[in-house]
Amino acid sequence: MAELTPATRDGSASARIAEGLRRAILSGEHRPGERIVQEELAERYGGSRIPVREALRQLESEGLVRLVANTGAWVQSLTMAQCSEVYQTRERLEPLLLRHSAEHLTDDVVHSLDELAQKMENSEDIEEFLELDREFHFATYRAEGTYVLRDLVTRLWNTTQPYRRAYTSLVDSEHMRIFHDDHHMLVSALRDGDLKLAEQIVAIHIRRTRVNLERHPEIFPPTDPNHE
Amino acid sequence: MAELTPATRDGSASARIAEGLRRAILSGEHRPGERIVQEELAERYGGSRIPVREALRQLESEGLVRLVANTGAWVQSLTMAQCSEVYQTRERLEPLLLRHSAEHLTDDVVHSLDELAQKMENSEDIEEFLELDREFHFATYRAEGTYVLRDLVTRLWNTTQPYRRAYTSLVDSEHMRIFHDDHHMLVSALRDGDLKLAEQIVAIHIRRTRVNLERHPEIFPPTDPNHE
DNA sequence: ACAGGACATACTGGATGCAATCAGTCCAGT
DNA sequence: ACTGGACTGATTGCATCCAGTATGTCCTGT
Repeated sequence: MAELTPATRDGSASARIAEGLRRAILSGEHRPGERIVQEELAERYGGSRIPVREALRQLESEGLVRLVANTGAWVQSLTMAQCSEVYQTRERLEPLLLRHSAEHLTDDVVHSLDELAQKMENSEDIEEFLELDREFHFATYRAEGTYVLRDLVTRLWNTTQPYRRAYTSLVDSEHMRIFHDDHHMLVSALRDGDLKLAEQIVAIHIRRTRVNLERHPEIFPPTDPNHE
Repeated sequence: MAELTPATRDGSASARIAEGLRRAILSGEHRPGERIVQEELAERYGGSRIPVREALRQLESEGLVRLVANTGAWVQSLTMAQCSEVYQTRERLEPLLLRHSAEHLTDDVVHSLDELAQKMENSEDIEEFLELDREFHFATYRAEGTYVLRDLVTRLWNTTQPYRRAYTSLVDSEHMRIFHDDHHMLVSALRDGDLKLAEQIVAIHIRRTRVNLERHPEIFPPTDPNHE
């Protein structure tokens, strides 16, 4: 799995736990709404509850975990409205990120994008598909310079990952065809150096997914679990 | 500046400390690059270092604090490039947020916006000006529904606050005139219900500030303090 | 005088233990 | 049978203590 975390220059226990738990949530091992018990995490990662608590604070701030004082922690779950909001945000940000990044893309990278897009078409396994999709898009975002925006986009991907997973498992082949076409078109645009077009394709790609997600309210929690 | 509420039901110690430290950083009491010592915070807020550490983790995730393992914490400082990146992000997001919010704006709010814009013109104190500016824009963002996007925008404002402060202290009257005009135009557009125009004004307003910021490299740290 | 290394100090990271709080259960009263 | 309240088990929140690491200083050798 690609790097899910923004530059962890911190090899301490709390960082390790944060990374492990993040990975566990993103991989679907923990599902939205699931209770997280500090002691269990402490034991699992071989430490005390102190670093666990720090990790939970961090993941809360990243939007992956929901903390309630004196009560406990849960894997964050989004309503459809919230998920849609994140997608609308991505729709605005990722074209910007792509523009910054695309200038630095080498032919090698574009070639590997092609391969990734192809590999994705042949993928049958959902987890593999999700991973390849992520790898594909973030390969286009390998911007030089600062990383503020990429970190931000990474977080947005992370918070919506469970719903992407749920959605992926029930799209039909027709929508999947369009999905793959988007990818191939994006690679073409990047190969041609047509930045404007590439931006538009990403935006449409994200919007398309959002609209499709909104057609499947059944994958979201019935009521708003985040009162307040 | 209120809500130093007693008993603090809602505020566990770590939450209270996080809020206090955030406020202190945003108010300029702590400046970018300044060292933060856990023990001092613990004493200041009357607790042990444990909740302080949790608060620091949280603020790190919010981008206000920089943590280095086994070494310490510093108030986050941005390079000009990073700051510019945040502004470019805002330029894309705030029009979106405004669009969501504007539908719910009442005449009362629009009227108070007018007053705020006026009050800002008469403001001589920088701190007051900054506060009014923030109040003005977030009044336009008082969206109903979910809060994902507004939280995000709030964080972006927060991380760039020190540079807005530094910049404000050295703009000339001509730029200030344009700045205020933007605000009045925005109020007009909102009053007329011209959402498209309002979005454009916000985008231009943010871009204008960014460009002006980029003309003042002296307010940024000389070298990149975040060597990854 | 200067470079390199050992020491001292200060601070952070983490473990244990205790108090506080919450949720679920059982029992009494109506 | 049903509502309300106290109790209990589980879990979180925090303080204290100890270990580990980084930084600054001083000393030694050349």
